[in-house]
Amino acid sequence: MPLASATRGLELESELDAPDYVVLGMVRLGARSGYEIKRAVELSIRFFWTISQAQIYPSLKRLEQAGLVRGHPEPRGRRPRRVYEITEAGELELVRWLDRREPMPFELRDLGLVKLFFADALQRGEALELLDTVRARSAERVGALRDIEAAGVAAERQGDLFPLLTLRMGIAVHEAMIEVCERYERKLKRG
Amino acid sequence: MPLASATRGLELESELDAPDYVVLGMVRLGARSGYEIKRAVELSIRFFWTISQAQIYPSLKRLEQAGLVRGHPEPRGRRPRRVYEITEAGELELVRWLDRREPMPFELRDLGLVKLFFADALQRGEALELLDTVRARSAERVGALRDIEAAGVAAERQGDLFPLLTLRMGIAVHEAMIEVCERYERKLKRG
DNA sequence: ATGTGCATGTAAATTGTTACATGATTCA
DNA sequence: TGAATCATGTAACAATTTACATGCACAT
Repeated sequence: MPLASATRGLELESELDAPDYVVLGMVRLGARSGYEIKRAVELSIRFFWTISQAQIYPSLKRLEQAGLVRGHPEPRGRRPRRVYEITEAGELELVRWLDRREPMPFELRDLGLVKLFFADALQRGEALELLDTVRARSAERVGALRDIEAAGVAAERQGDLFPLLTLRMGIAVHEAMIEVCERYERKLKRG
Repeated sequence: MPLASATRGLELESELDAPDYVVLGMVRLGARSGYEIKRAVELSIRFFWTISQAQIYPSLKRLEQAGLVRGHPEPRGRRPRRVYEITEAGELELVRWLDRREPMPFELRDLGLVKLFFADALQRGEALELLDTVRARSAERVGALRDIEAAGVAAERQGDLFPLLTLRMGIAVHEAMIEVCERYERKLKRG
């Protein structure tokens, strides 16, 4: 029934949003429970995406209703618990989403840069301090990313190349920010 | 009355949040009306901060109630209109905020990087296309930022150095992303 | 026994956006 | 005179987070 499946496709598109696909992608990579999904996000994509527990459980329900993941009860004692695996349909729908040409806005929200933008209102010394805080923040981030670089290299050897790419992207972005900070620190100290 | 002013200080901190200070900062730089503030944000800090009109007008009211800006009615015909200027207290409070050591999380939300992270689920050719989309997006952004670079240079000559810094930061960030994309495009085409 | 990490889930609050209603001004 | 832009403001909606309630498993 081509009509029915076309309708179903449309329904899916309107029912699922980006956070749902993030959850689906993490289930595909082997995260079985809501908790594991949360931790996988923290360990891998938190540099450019976050998700809270309160979003994950409803999301898993939607994905299961849409037939994209399959859940099995696996209680711990008297406490209910549910683990998930991706379905064939889920794999297909994930690829469809990845292939979908849609606007992918790069949304940055950074109070540090906002403060720097307004820093002409500060004394030179205070502005330099702020600049150094922003630099230090990026340096920390680079350190944190370098700490998980080995895991990325390991994943690459297993055939998953792209997690390492996004990791390297994070490192490159913050190293670029550090360079600009240092250039301006020198410039401001000279001038 | 030291007690009263201390209490007042605390009130300010709990009443005003980051978007309010962004509005205050833009008023300091000469944006007089809600509309001008909206446009100033679009033209200058939209790379790392956005704000919607629906936030600006209530924000201006809060700032005026706190005595940080002064509003004057300047109607256009029968349509009410209000323009603002920063007060002495506003200047001080802005500097206090800029100086305040507080967590300044670098929050990036980028579906492009999320898709890249999961791109091992794609065929090589489709993944390369996605990579190129992300590269092109950054290239566009660099172009847009370069288009306003002249304004930043002009501001620098007027004594406002930091707007140009944040502009250069945006350019550097996206150039770094482009480089990583290009490196991986070569790598994937080889391998 | 007790604290820490694993784990699930919901309700309330917060935050921010979109859509809408309205009207003035300017330029073609 | 009609379209585009300037301009103000609110109400409804959507998205996301925080706080809370609950309890198992394991190591010390």
